[in-house]
Amino acid sequence: MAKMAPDQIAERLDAFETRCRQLGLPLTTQRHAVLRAVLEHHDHPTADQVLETVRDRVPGISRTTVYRALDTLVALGFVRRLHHAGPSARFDGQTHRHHHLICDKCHKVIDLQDESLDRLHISEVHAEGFQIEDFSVHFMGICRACRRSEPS
Amino acid sequence: MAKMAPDQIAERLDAFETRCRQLGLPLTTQRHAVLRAVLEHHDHPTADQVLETVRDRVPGISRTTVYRALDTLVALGFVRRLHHAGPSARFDGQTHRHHHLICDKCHKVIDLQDESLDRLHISEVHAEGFQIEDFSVHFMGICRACRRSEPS
DNA sequence: TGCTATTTGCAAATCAGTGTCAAGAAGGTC
DNA sequence: GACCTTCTTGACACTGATTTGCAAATAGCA
Repeated sequence: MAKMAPDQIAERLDAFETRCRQLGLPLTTQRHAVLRAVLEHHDHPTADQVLETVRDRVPGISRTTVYRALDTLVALGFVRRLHHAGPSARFDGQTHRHHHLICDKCHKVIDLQDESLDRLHISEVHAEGFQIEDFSVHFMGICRACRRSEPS
Repeated sequence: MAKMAPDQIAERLDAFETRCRQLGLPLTTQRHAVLRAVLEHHDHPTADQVLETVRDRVPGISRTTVYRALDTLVALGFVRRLHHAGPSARFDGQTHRHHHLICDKCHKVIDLQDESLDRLHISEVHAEGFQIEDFSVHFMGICRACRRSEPS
């Protein structure tokens, strides 16, 4: 998963500032720092991982604020919220598409990049009033580790 | 989204009883009622929604038991667990291949039958030791109801 | 600088799910 | 049916993740 380039991060932060002014939304140090933290992560951080990263720049920031900032960023479309198998939500500053391998035994979720899967014909899907933004393919099966340990 | 027909529900419950006897797994009232509740739901209930439904038939059943019964049913393949559809896991009694529309706002899950999606070339997927049994395509977006109420 | 609406930080509450353990069925055996 | 063993249940406490209520602080603006 490629890390975002510094100039691309700066560009996104600028876009965010512009959008805030457009909406009359106060552009706080905290919100700015939270977006930056998410963009600088190359993986999909949980809210707590974001908090940890943000604290390098804004030491006193509270967990609550990070949660609220993430909510705002998701609502504005600058960050995507991902639900994986674990108990905590994950956040993603890149909007690249990815798929999942889900183990039926241990419930582990493995991310999968596959270009051939990305070319799905969404338009053909009969979606009755549902406005489709994106999709992801979930593969169910048994992971390598579980296959080894339990060759049932 | 089609509700499961009564005779189909009965058939699945029978299959479950048979499987329990095969495995020497005690067939308890609670487990039976939990499976029934999931099958009778036309949507994709959370564990707590299942609990609520089950209580109509088994008033004293505890939350813990419902969670455990769902675990068992998932392990036996009678129920499918859906992550990625919001903060809480959702359960699905349909076991044939189908796809999902997931609302980003209200986290509702709508079943989708689409033959064209079923013809995905699994073999092309680079699955590193993962043995793929089945797949399902998840479409994320905004459902009709949420679009009406919040035309942002 | 001063005003106002919004946001922040803290603490407490809530939510989803898990762990513990004594009491209670299920499924056999006589 | 009585009995026994094993697995399950229910009550409760507990964890980690997220939300809420409210007073104090701050951004945006005149």
